[in-house]
Amino acid sequence: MAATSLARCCSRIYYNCKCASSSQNHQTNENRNLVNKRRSSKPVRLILRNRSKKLNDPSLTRALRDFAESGLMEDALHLFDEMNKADVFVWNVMIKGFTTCGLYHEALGFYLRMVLFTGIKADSFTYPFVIKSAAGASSLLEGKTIHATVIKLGFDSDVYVSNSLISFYMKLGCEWDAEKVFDEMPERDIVSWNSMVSGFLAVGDGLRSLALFKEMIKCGFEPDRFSIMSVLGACSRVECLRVGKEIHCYAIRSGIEAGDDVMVLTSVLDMYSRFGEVSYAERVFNGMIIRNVVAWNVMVGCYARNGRVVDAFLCFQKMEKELQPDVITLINLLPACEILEGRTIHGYAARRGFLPHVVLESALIDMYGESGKVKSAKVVFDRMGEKNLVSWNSMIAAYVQNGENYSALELFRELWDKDSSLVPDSTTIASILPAYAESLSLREGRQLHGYIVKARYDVSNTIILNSLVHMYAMCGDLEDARKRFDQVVFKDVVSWNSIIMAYAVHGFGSVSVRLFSEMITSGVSPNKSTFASLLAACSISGMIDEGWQHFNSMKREYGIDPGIEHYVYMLDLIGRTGNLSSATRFIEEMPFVPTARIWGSLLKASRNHNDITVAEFAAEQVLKMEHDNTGCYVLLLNMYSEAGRWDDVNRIKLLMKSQGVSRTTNRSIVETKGRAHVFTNGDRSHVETNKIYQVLDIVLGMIEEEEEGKEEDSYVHCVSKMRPETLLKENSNSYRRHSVRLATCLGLISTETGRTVLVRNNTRICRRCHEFLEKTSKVTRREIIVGDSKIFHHFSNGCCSCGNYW
DNA sequence: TTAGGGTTAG
Repeated sequence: MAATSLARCCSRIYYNCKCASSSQNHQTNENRNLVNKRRSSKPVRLILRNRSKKLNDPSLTRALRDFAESGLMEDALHLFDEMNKADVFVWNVMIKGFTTCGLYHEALGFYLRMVLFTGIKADSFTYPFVIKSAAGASSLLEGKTIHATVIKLGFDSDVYVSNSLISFYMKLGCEWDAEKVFDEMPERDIVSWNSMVSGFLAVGDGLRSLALFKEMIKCGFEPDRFSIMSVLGACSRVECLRVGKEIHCYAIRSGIEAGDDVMVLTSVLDMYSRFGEVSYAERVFNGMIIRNVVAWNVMVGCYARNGRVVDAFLCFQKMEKELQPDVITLINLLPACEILEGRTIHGYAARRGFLPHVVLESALIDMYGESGKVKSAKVVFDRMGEKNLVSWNSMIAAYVQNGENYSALELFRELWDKDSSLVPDSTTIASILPAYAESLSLREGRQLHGYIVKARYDVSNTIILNSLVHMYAMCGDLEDARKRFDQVVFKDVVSWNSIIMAYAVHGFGSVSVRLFSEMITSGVSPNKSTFASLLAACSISGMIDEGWQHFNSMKREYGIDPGIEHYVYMLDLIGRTGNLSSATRFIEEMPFVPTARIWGSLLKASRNHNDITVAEFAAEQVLKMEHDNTGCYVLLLNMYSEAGRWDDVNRIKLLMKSQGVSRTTNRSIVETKGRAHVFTNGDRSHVETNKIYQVLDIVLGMIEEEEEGKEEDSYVHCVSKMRPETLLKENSNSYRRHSVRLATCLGLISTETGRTVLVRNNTRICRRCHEFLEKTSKVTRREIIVGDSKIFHHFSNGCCSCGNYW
């Protein structure tokens, strides 16, 4: 009796503690209210009045079980207090009741009080509930302590207990511990296998989930509805539609997929939705006899995630006629929203009382971020009462997406320094790494990589490694990018896309194409981004035949419709051939309205082939869409200037002035001995200016010597063909002091002989500097890598990887 | 009379 009173007392303390700490836990609040409402119910008083005088009245136990099973834990507690002698069965009923209600701390409290104060021994029925509560409370320490007790008492051979432990470890992200439990089980049942299949999926390892499923079948286990639900998720994760369809067929043949099994059907629906198979999804949804809010949510989400905005909203309206949408409906609808619809959803959520809600608010931040409304995203972020790691990640990503790298880095540092339980995770790292890639600083990128290793992030994590591949490649270090790629154990489509793009922007298109073949051989299916990377590779490296071959295979072999981004790369490719009329026809015949990027591509081609007429036409189209496109004005200026059309030069200058457009200041950065040195054209602010200019003169002298004796100097030839006005302009020799040359010279004298010099430039390199860099690489016998605003040029022994087309 | 695995969300 004393023990039961103590338990009740402790339970109250737990309630109070929970009340104080659970303001952020909606679910727990609901349960607390449920308990409080039933504090002194009539049925309890009636049962107590009619109870027998026997010690263990079975009717009381039955009533207790009924209350617990109905979630009426306050009534259950009343009865529990009045019972003469609670045995392990009664305690288990109470622990189960708390666990089912999500009152995990109360369940753990009851267990502790039972074993510590009553002398009653927990049995094999107790532990599955207790372990589930430890998982629910996300308490790894308590769970591990319980695991130790389980081993001590010999319950680890119990299949129910072990299965609970697998789920516990998987839920807390400890897949190695779960695997150890699984491996050491003397016997396994279908639940053990299902727990592993769903567990690996929960920790994000779809490949292992799928592998376990296959192994399960090999071991002679027939998949049940739980297996099907888990493995379909794994198929989506590893992007394996073929296996997903096979499993769907199996589910139909075996009768698992029945028209009234809403959960299995929803899993199937969800799988098709994630693969973009909207018509399959519609067929499944229309065949459902029962549709609950989850099924509707998945269908709304299916339209939203697949760009069927109108259908998503129509589905939402139909849903409203049958049942009440919930907060998840809105979360699913948001990705389909442009800013106007997004704001409407935001208002709807506020009116319906769905806010504050941490997931919905984070989805709103995503929506505002993707719509380019960073300020609105920040307003939502700042007003959030509760912020979790995902909220921070969303805000950081919103900054990065909109090029506000400085703010992203600030926020990231704030999160890093924050004195809280929030620790940046792999998504944070993956979100912030592009900011480092964009900041052009290999040094800072390396520092973050150092942090990642030092802070003991899982260095085999695919998401982190993929981001590192991207960061190193974009910061100019292709070698390190490749090392990170080789480290990825489970290479997903993003891993392959990242490395294909890495080699593409560095001008090694043939390597990209080879990697694409390896990707296909490894069984990873390409997606739209893969082809964007692949076509970029063919375009940058001038691989015309391969480009066409891959472009044509997209739909035919892989069922992927080319998007506007693929047309852009193809246009670049056609542009290289110099056949501008063919390029223009390609634009006219493509199934999209041409964008500024498309016209920009034609403009670049016309510049490279000196066709001012086409250039003027293309520039006009660009400026109709983007009147402040600096690159477009500058390109025209240079073309007119080179042709000596000074009236046109002045006209463009006036136009730029009237539009408030000014030329981007040319900046080049070289990093030496842990410091970044920034140069502008003609810069004389560096402490070693004199030395830099002396080196520049020496290099120019070496180039001239190298050129002597040649029948015809290409540069002299080029100058001799210029008009007198152009020649006058060139004689000023201002290009000789362009920032990229100054940065390169500092790089040459600050790095060891034989080491590569890496320079980053914020604009396109001019022709003369390109020629200078080619020759410098020859006379100094050094590899020089220069990243401009689009690609990396690898200068070596007088040649550039771009093949003189950029 | 009590047990384990299950569908949608950033």
